[in-house]
Amino acid sequence: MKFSTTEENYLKAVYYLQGQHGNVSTNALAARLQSKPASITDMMKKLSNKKLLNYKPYYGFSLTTDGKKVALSVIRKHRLWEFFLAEKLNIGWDEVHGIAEELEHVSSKKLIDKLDAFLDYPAFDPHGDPIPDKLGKMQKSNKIPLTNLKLSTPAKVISISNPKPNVVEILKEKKITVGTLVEVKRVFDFDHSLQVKIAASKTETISKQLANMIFVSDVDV
Amino acid sequence: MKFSTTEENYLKAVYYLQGQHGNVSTNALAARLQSKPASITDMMKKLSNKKLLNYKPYYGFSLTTDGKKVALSVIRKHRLWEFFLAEKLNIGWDEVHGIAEELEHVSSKKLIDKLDAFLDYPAFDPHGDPIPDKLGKMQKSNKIPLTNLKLSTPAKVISISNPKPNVVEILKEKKITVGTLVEVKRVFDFDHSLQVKIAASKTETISKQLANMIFVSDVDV
DNA sequence: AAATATTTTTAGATTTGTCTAAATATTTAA
DNA sequence: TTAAATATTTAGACAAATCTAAAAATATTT
Ligand SMILES: [Mn+2]
Ligand SMILES: [Mn+2]
Ligand SMILES: [Mn+2]
Ligand SMILES: [Mn+2]
Repeated sequence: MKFSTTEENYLKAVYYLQGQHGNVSTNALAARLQSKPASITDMMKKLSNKKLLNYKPYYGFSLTTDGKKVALSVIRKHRLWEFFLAEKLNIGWDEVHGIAEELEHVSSKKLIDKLDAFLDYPAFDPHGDPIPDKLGKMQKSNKIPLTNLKLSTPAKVISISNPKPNVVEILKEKKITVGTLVEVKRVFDFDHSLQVKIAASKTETISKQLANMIFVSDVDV
Repeated sequence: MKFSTTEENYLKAVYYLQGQHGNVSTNALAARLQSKPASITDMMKKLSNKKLLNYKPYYGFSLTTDGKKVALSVIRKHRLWEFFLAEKLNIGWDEVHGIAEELEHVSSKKLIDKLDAFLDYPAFDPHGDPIPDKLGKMQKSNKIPLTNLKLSTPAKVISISNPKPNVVEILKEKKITVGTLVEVKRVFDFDHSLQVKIAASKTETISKQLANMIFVSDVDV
């Protein structure tokens, strides 16, 4: 079966929102896909007819087994391409996502399996998210937001969620990028801001808001 | 400027048909794009409004300088991807075209320039067609159909035009593939069939029809 | 130079994906 | 347990790309 770019994007969005909850609402999807509730309802009916999701009007939706399979195959493509872009083409971690958003819709099954082999079957994408294999199986991610890191425990920055230009700007100023070693020294009770030692050198204060977008993993992993 | 997949495909088709003639007709384009004349007229008006082609109703169309630039950028993307697929992913010469047909519409300029560098700026795609550089410049192709090869002159097969399954079948039977050395020994006057020595071993008879689809270049090149 | 054949364009529909505004259902609060 | 607020769906419209059938223009024959 082949699906349109739009269908694939909707299924992927349902998959991500399902993660936390289990049942996804019209408004949540509209917000995520930057579209309007009416558009969501239309597409949900269509995907429901194709047996890709369970849909009970007014009570939200969830992926069927088939729908989940499609979502995972799109995520597989997305993350493999991100790995390729970062690893082979040396494109920055803050740029690969947007390009992969287009590449993920190229449909050739052979292409993606050959790419997987060429990259030597990577398990994680450049943001530390696990790459599903041919069968949709993937390892558990070990990344946590900086806000959850234990005090005085060195960790490595592995991704920045949703890196908009203004976020990139402040991180550049504080010399934090993917790969940087960090260690949380103290958390202030007043505003939950963090005192963070950066790359074994200077210490910076980081707002709770910003720390929530910085993801790290244990150094030894 | 960004263009839709459809617009890019139309511009590319005009570019190719323009090669021989210079002015392209509605019917010729419809045939090439496997669509209907009415659809062509609609799109021609649109592209003409965008100043990508010169269009005088009833008298055909040709690309403007801007239109040619777009067409060449799509061809550049197409051929670079074909090179990548064949060279890095080991996908067969008869399969790369279809996949590149999708990849060529991925829009990132940075992606394509990084890919170009990663591939070390190849000058020809796996079918022997020249790859335009950043500026649209490309070398001249030196491939000729087997029907034009001088007698008793060794040459290398560099591409098969339009490799449909039934063509691939007969070539497989005769053990001709991209890279094979061939030498035309004799051309029969009656039906213009060719006696061809294949890979310095056995000799086969090849119809004019088939020989027209096999492209070769001098061995020394 | 008509008459005929061919090519191209226009008119009107269709499909996919989207939207706004209005109607309806559900949830929350009084 | 009604009333108000919120969420969702429906109705109707629109843009992009396509098609069929009919009309109009151009090209080819007699
Ligand atoms: Mn991504
Ligand atoms: Mn996408
Ligand atoms: Mn090709
Ligand atoms: Mn194409």
